[in-house]
Amino acid sequence: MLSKKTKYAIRALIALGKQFEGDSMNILSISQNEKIPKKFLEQILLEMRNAGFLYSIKGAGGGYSLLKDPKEINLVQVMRLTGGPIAQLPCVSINFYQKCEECKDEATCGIRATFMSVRDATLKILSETTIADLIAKESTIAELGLH
Amino acid sequence: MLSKKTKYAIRALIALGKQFEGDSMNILSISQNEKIPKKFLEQILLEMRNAGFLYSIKGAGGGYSLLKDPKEINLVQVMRLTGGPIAQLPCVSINFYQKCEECKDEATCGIRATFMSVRDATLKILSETTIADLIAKESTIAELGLH
DNA sequence: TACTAAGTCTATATATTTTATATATTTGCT
DNA sequence: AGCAAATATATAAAATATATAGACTTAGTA
Repeated sequence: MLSKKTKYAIRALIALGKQFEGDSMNILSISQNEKIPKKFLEQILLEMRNAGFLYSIKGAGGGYSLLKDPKEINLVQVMRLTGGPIAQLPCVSINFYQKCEECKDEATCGIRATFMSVRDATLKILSETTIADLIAKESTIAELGLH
Repeated sequence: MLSKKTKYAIRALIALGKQFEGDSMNILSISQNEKIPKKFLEQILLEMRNAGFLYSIKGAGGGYSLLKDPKEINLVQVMRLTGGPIAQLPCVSINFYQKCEECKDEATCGIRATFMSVRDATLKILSETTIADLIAKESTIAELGLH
């Protein structure tokens, strides 16, 4: 399940991406525009700043801006940063691997093999989707957006 | 994330599937073989029974057996039964749909579109994988099981 | 220089969900 | 009758996710 934290992070990146190379935005306005609890958003932005995605200026007139080009930020990066594993099963996770306690043999575990495929398919889609893509999608006409 | 409940359910179905059309198995032996807490397993088996997957006999010598052919049970069915949504985002779930509170326009929401693709890819894999497949995989030689 | 707007940092509280247990009851074999 | 086993419902414990609090730092500006 995509956590609210990750969803908020993506929305904030979209908001900041629309201003890429323009003015910075402060937390309050992002929080109001995107309906994200301000204090929660603070934490999220801070994490993304510390991870090198954002740049911030303190003091009056300060705020956040995107450091990276929205085209260069994909959803795998965001999810790993805020949400932890992408895999649905710890024994299949690349960055958060954990052995199943009950597992008799990973090599012949069909559950594992299946969820490896799921992971790979998910990873493919998320790594191919960038913040720039999401911004572009938002500015399409609703009617054309249907499929 | 695949819950332990769902993982236990799948493991129990594999155990019962190996005995399909043979003897029934009691909760205690499944619980011990698969290292599943007995009381938790009771609940899970009961749900699957009530959903028509299993048949049970009470009293001494009783136990559970599979009603459906393992070939006819796929992982989408099991997940829906025990774990709820397959989608990673409520607004994308087929059976557990919920609108995002902050969403301005579903039609142009890129997050939604992306996780719809993820859902579809996941659904495809899980619907194509049956309990029979998992049983077959378990009886392969470990060396051959690698890819 | 004092005031204020804004980000930083760490801790804590609240809510929700997941996982596990407990207890009492029913059923049926021997 | 006595025991083995499933049924049903309630409750507890643990883990995780979400949200809030408060004290601190930084910088613009009157």
